[in-house]
Amino acid sequence: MKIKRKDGSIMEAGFEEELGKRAFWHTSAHILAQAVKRLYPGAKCATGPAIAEGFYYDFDFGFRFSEEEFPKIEAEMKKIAGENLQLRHFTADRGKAIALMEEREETYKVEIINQLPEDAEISFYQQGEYLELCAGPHVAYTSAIRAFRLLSVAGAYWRGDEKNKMLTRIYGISFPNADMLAEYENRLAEAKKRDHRRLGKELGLFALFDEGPGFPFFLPKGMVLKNLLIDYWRKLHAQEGYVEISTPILLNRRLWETSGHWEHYRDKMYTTVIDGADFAIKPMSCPGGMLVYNMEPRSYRELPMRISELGLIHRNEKSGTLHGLMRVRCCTQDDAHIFMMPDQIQDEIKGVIRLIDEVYSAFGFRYHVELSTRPENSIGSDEEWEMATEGLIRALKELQLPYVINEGDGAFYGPKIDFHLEDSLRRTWQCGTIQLDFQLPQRFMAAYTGEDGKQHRPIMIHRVVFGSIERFMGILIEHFAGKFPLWLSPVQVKILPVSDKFIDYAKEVELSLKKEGFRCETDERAEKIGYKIREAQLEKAPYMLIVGGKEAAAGSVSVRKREEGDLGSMPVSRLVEMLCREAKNSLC
RNA sequence: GCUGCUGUGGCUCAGUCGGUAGAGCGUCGCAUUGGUAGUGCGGAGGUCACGGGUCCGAUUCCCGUCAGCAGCUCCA
Repeated sequence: MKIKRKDGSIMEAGFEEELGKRAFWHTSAHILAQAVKRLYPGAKCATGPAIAEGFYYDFDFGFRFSEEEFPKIEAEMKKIAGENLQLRHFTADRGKAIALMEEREETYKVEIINQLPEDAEISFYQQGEYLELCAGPHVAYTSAIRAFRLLSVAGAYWRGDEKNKMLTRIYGISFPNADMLAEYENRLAEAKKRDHRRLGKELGLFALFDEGPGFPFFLPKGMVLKNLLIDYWRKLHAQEGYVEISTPILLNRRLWETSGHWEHYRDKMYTTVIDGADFAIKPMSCPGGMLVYNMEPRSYRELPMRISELGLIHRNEKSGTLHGLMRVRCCTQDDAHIFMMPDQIQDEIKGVIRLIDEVYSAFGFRYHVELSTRPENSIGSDEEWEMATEGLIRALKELQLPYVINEGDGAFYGPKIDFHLEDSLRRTWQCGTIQLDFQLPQRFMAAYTGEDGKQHRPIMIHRVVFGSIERFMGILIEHFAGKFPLWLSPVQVKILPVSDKFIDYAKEVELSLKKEGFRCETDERAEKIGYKIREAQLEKAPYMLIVGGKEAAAGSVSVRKREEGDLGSMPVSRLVEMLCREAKNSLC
């Protein structure tokens, strides 16, 4: 059955609503499990939900499972769909439920049932011979699902705990018809083309070498991009009343013991020995910032003090978590520490939220906000944590910013508001964060003299806007698919002489544009003009200037835009005007 | 770190059911001086990631190491 949507397009029934999608993919997960049980009767089923796009199922195969098995399983799944099995729902009490699962030797299911309340009505779905402990929802018949694709196999810990056994997770996607599957696969292929790791190489932005896993190298063009982001950041922070400092990357053990990092963050810190004493490379910039704050007695008149630092930090991230520029072992955090009095908390937090929103909106990013609460491995009293968490919640509410709660994911010294951005495959990455901290000021005995002449303890905010410049660049590259706006393009204008007779004129044009502050390059190679245009287009230069006899005689340039193609010829002065106008409309 | 997969000239990838390898692009040389997405011809370039093992013989099979990819756990 098909449904016509409001916009006139036709959609398969059962797939229109989000709930419909979940039921559809959840049923697909059951079909996967059923196929697996038919082919490998010894396999045990754990759990298998629908996810944002597709579904997965965790199995304990008891043998090394690889993707080579996929065609066999897909074929069996197709067969099950063809059998048009009805999904029949029923409930059972706990004793009966355990008996049903024990009979099938589904030990993981038994463990799940054992953790449900004693008197729970336990819900099951049955399709043909396959019985599944499941709350639903599902589509009515397996035949609704016509196109399957198993995507990948990965390890996943039972119940998400590193200490538990690692199960085999199979990811898949399914659709009501083959066309929709093909469309999905096309979209995935397109997304892969804008992967920042691929574009970083193609566009000469950055590089990673075996010699330094997780330690990215910035190439000349990537460096231009990085510096442009930093210029923009500095200008904005100066406007917002921040001052900038720089603290060393290597500091002694005593400092890290005072801050608590030696005890709570040691496994991620690189250490070394200097003159017989332990030193650590900073994984965060805050302790250095504290030393600067504590250099001299502070007055309430100086607060809030907004001290920023582009801090080069190193963290020993697990090898399996590294990912291009998104997850690295060395990065520059656009950090700032705000020291303030208690009655300044709300305004400061709101100020930072607005600043982050301004930056993300300027780039056209969509983002979502999470509030991370107290983790297990934390320092400080219950009251302080409650006060800090309440403070963050109040600021979010006053700004009417929607957020989700991320239980137990705060820093060891305080709760935080996290800002998450999406990459091309819709995976989200935490970038901005605002952390409220009562602990470090105490540990470092930070103080200020109040209006009352007495000594008081300041409160501290740690915050980043980009997060790390590396990660932000990764998101930026994928967001623009490498086609940066004029102000961010490493090469803004590519000058292409029609033949080497016109190189002199091309250089003349180049010089006049450089005098206006534009980044340009002349392609002096003895290649045909069509070839040079093609290469400049692949380099994603926003402007190309074709210059030959006509232009040299008239003092003009023939302008070609990356997105719009040939714009015809114009005097150099008019081009400069046009470029200035476009640049002014952006952020530089 | 864990599970599975991958690792062939600068790049993208073929290939060898075990007998030391090939294409396109790039690069270099020569010719061509061109008008809005690839000019032609020729040359150079690889101990097939690294270290062991099996074998008459390993890039190919096995083990280990390193790095990468997809997830998990963790996190900016």
